[in-house]
Formats: sequence, C-alpha cells, structure tokens
Amino acid sequence: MKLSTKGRYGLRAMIDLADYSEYEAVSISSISERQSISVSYLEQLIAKLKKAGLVNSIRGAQGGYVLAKPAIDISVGDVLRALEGGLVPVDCSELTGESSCSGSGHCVTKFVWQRINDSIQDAVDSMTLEELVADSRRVRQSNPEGTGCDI
Amino acid sequence: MKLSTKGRYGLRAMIDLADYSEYEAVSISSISERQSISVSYLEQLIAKLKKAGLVNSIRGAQGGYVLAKPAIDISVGDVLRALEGGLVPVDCSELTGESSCSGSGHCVTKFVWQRINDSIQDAVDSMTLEELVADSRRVRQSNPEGTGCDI
DNA sequence: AGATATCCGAGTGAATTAGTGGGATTTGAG
DNA sequence: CTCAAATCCCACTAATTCACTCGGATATCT
Repeated sequence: MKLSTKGRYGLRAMIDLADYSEYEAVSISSISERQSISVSYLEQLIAKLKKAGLVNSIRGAQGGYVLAKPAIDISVGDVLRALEGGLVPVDCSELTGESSCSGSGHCVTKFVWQRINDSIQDAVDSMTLEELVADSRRVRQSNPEGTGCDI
Repeated sequence: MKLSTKGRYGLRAMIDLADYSEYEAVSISSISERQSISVSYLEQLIAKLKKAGLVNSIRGAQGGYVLAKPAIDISVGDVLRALEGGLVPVDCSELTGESSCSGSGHCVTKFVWQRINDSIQDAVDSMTLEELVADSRRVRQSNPEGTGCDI
C-alpha cells in the first residue's frame, strides 16, 4: 500500500514543469538538476505523462516539454493515475457489473475496497497543479536556497 | 498502490472469525475451508492480528481464536493497519515535525501525501467489523451456497 | 554540420510478495 | 496416560515488481 517513486517523483516533476514552462519549453535535464532525479528515469515518467495527454513535447534543440492544458485543469489525480496506472487499491472494485467475484457475485469486502477507492479519488481529484505551484513559489520565496524534498 | 493479499485475505478471515466465534473458538482450519485460504498462510495473518491485540487465542485441542473485543469496536482500519503494517502511502507524511525532508524542511508534495493519507484513514476507520458481519450474514441468507469472494 | 533535445526499448540488481514446509508446544478428551 | 487437535514459530523459496541504467535512433534549432 505504498505509492511508488514513479508517483512521488513524477508529481514533483510535474509541479516543476508547471512552474517553469510558462514562457519556454522545459528540458528534462533542467528538471533533473532542480529536482535531483536522474535524466533517464525522468524520461520514463514524462513519457507516461505525455501518453496520458498531460504534457506536450517539442523535439530538437531548445525543445522540451510544456503543459498540455492550464495547470488549474490538471488534478493531482490525473498525474498520479497516469504514473501509477490507476490508483485502485484492489482490482475487484473496478469491476462494475455483477459478474465480479466467483460464484453468484456477492462479495462483502468489495464494498470496503470500493469505499477506500472512492475516498482516494475524491482526495486526489480535489487538488490541482495550480494550487501546488502557488505553494511551491511561496515556499521558494521564503527560502531561496531550499533544496526541495528528498522523497 | 495496491493492497496486498495480506490485507485482502486477512479482512475476510477476520469477518469470518467475527461471524463464527460468538459461541466457540474458531480454528484456522475451519476458516481455511470456508474462505479457501491455505492454513499456513492464515497462520501468518492471524499471528499479526493477535500481536495487534485484535484476537485472542486458545491453545490445545478444541482451541482456536476469538475476537479480543466486540466487533463493533474493531474497525476495518484496525485490521488493515495490523496486516499491512500501516496504511501510509508515503512515509514522509508520518513525520510530524519540521525535520522531515532535506534542507530546511519545506516540501510541497508532503501536503498532498498527508491529505491522501487522511482520507484513507477516515474511510477505513468509519467501517466496523460488525457492519460487515451483518452484511455477510444477509448475503449468505439470500444465497446459501455462495462461494464468497475470490480476491 | 553539430549541438541539443526528445524518443524508445531492452536489461538488471535489489527488494518485496505470496506463499510452503517442518517441527515444537499446549491442552482437552477418551 | 496417551493421542489427536490445535496453536506457535521459525526458515526457506519462487515469482513478481521496483527502481532504475544504458545504448542508440531521430528530430530540429543555430
């Protein structure tokens, strides 16, 4: 029941990208320096974000990445689902029909997983990238040489 | 971000135990038959539940397990935390003080993990074993030969 | 032309998961 | 007393997932 480094690093990368891509494309190497995440690993993460339609890429020299839509329209849930491949703690709860679970399809614990899942989705969908970027800028102002977070 | 089989099987075992331990101790082998979980694996799970103070054991012949307190006083969260060793998606969010995260201790994503964590705890702590046992009995009555859930 | 980028897939060591198996100990019943 | 039914308590392992790294192809601005 842990969030993987994909989700943790990826959200940081996405905040960084939202923060710096307002006027120019942001390269992976610059995110790598600021966030202390390796270039090769970042490539993987951003590939997933691109496939999910959250960022656009510009190839070639002076290229990089930009958000595919305004930061206010991107939720933490969008980012985390793209990186983790769904945020569902138990697969059963996604099966909507009666056909799930063996036999006649009754499953008491299914109700539990569904409820846990709903609460997670509510939480992550209620936070937008814009809010986090604003927080991040506030923090940086009061602490210019801060190193960021190591997790 | 998946719940392990420990949590999934263990909650089913606990519901089964709560269901059948009202008048006599319940043996691992009887849970094993009803829930289709191997005896050896169940031993591990129930050992954790015992260590967490959720069940008591009675050794020797005709022995078995009983709940350590009324089902209404045991939440899904109690069970899952005992089995999964905490339900915290990111460790950082448990560090309460300012000392977390490198450098000066600012961490924007920390707020995110904290919020996800809180919503999970709220969800699991709001469901009691008693409710689930009641559900389970209702289901069994309307579907006597049901096989239960396979996850 | 060359530097700076993204793009893409394969490979790998470490850690975790999901179990099994063997044997010691305890205790009620016959 | 003895035996069978239980819990208890390890240690072990195969498979999977995680957390990356590496090499090279492709595109594009200067």
